[in-house]
Amino acid sequence: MTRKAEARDRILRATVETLATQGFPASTARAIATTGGFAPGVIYYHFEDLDDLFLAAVRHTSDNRMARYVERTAELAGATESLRTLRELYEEDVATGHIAAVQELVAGGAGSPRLAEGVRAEVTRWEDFAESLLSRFLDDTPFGVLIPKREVAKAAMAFYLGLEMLAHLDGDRSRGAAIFDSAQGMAAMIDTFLPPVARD
Amino acid sequence: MTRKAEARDRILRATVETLATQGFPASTARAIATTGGFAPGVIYYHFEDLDDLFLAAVRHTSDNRMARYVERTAELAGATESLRTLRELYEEDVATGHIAAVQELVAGGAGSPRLAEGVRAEVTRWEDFAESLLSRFLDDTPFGVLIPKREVAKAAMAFYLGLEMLAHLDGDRSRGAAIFDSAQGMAAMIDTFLPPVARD
Amino acid sequence: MTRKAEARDRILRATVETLATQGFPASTARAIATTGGFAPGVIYYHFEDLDDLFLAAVRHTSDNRMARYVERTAELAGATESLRTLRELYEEDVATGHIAAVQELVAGGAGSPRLAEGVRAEVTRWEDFAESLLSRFLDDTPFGVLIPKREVAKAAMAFYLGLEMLAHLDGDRSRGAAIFDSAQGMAAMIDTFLPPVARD
Amino acid sequence: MTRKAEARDRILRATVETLATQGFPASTARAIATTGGFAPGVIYYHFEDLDDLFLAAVRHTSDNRMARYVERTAELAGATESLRTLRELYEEDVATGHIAAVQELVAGGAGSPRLAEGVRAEVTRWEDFAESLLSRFLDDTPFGVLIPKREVAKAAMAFYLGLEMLAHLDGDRSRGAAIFDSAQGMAAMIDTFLPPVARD
DNA sequence: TATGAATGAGCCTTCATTCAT
DNA sequence: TATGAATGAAGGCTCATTCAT
Repeated sequence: MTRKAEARDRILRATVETLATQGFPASTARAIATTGGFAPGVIYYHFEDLDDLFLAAVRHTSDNRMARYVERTAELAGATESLRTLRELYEEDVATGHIAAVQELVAGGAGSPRLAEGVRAEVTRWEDFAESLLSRFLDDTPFGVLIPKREVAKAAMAFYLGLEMLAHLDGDRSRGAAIFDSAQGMAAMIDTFLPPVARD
Repeated sequence: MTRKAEARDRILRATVETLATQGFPASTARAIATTGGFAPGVIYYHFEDLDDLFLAAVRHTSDNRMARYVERTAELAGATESLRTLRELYEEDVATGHIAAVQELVAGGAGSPRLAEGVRAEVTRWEDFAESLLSRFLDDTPFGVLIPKREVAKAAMAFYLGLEMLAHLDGDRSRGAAIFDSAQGMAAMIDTFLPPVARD
Repeated sequence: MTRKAEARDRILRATVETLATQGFPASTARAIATTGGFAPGVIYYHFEDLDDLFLAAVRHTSDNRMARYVERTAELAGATESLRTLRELYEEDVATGHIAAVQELVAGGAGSPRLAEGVRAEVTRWEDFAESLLSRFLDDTPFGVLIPKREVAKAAMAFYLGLEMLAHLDGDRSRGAAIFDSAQGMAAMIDTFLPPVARD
Repeated sequence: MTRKAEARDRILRATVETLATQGFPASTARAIATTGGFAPGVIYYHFEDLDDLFLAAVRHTSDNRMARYVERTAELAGATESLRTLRELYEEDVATGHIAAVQELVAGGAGSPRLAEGVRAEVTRWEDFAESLLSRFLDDTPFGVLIPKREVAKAAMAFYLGLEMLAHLDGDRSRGAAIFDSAQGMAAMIDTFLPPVARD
């Protein structure tokens, strides 16, 4: 990685962290610079303006997480195991500040058309991924034709971001955990009726 | 309604509208005043500060919608009919800007502890309502004991707000409609197996 | 006193009190109204604007105090007794908020030429009074010709207001008391050399 | 002096000047910026807020003047000469706007506890200095034990600030001159009875 | 006479952004 | 490439003042 790319990366990480810990409205150039330990001016050397930076930041964190999701979901068998994996991924999302940052941009970034468009693209990418995951699990079951996979993917996305938004409001992330706990019971039931087969 | 109360009401409505159409970060005192056609100063004559105004605004719109929800859900029979009613209520939520405003406050209000607390209280109120609704439908069915009603209510809340957030990002509200459409199919199935009985 | 005059008086008293307890910058129309328990609008019914009110307020409190000073200093004999009387008058000045209010107007009112002029006139009136007092005590003594009475009167005025200013800064009025204590020693000495004679 | 320090200094000088010529209530950020020929925003780049700036300004001007006072009063002989020196120092105080600025802060700064405390500290520093000066002149004379030096120092301070307050009200500084003129006569008398000796 | 709602100007402060170094 | 000083435009809020009632 060139020195320039390193610097960009440092800024990007500081941006995600600031977004996640302080929220969109408080993610000013100064705040991000403070988080990352650099001068506010540098931002403008590497990025056009704050919109541009935020755009790059969603892509950055999305890329990282997407790679991880693809890797971890490559071989999954059965609802129980899948859910365990998803839960781990979710916990990583929380720990890295990824969802928090994305949620902040979805909510707050709506003020700038350019930013909104970029965020929308990223959201769509995740919906595609979620849909493909559903396909892998449902296409060779009777549900394959019954369930509107695109809609479910979109709903999942909405739920996921809404969850984060409320978690932020609550000041803790226990909501997510509780919900995963509840889902785990269901998963066990599913596995009873739909014994896991190798899927890839 | 006294003159003072009228003025308050006018400000409250302008606040909800501004929040819904322009988002939290853009809901400045000036913007709200422009929406309502009054001088920015009036806001401070009737409310302590913007936090106070936003707080009053969530309560105001929540009160209005809650009354309507209680009224419309008083007598419901069968999943199909219930879903139709919920859909109508949802469409009113959208049309009045209610969800949009609440969602903006949930997302953006996290910056002020006082506002956050007030919004949290309102969210809890809706979760209570959703839970009571679930009770009415599930308590005398086999699901009554299987389904963790509080968790489902919370999840529904998250989903509902997340949906609005993404709808705002998309610039249209078709997401909600599509999802209700999909759900309607399920409802029909449910009514086949669990024939509607009088519930009150 | 007519009802109108009564109302004026009430406003005037509230003004002096607000000035004394909260200072010039905090003596807004609202603050004065709150102190007096009336609506801010009334002020403008009785007075042109705040300058006009402040002007009337200095005159009002000055008139009251001047009457009292004239009365109490009418018959004075000897430095010791005189000083005791002056000290009592000073303590009244403090208790009524008179000096505090005047000092605030001298200091803060300098921003408005009209107010400055009015305050200046009032200060001059007190200098005249102080000078006349000095005359009564010194004119038939050898000091009568040595001491520049006008200058001493002006110096006394400056000292008196400066004392109040610092007392306000300190948050207590002990400075004045301490200084009177010190002066009392001197007065005793003077009376030893210049036995008191009847003066009027 | 670094660039930053230069900028700070420029702001500080503009602050003292604005305070001296326009008074505390008119010393807004804009007014100070206009005086100094810079944008209002710069102030907040170098100082936390206006309180912080005013605090720094009293210290700044006090430091400058104190250094000068110490230097000029190092070697003084006799009341006449001392008075001449004090008069020159006083005239510098007037010319530099030092007393005017301090007086404005003493009077107006009472609204902010933090500012009040800082100003109080500065006033105390000058009282200490005045007291030490009195000590040097009186300790080896019979007056040394008779005169309550701390009280006199405090009284002098009050007089000095009150003088400035009235001078500002008058719009000219002739009061001070007249009083020094009068005092000069007294000084001559003192030197007749207490021939100057070398003091250090 | 008194009230209190409303206005518009102005204040302190923050922020994105630029630019000389 | 990076720094940090500076700018100008808001933003939240307060206040003197007006005016319909």
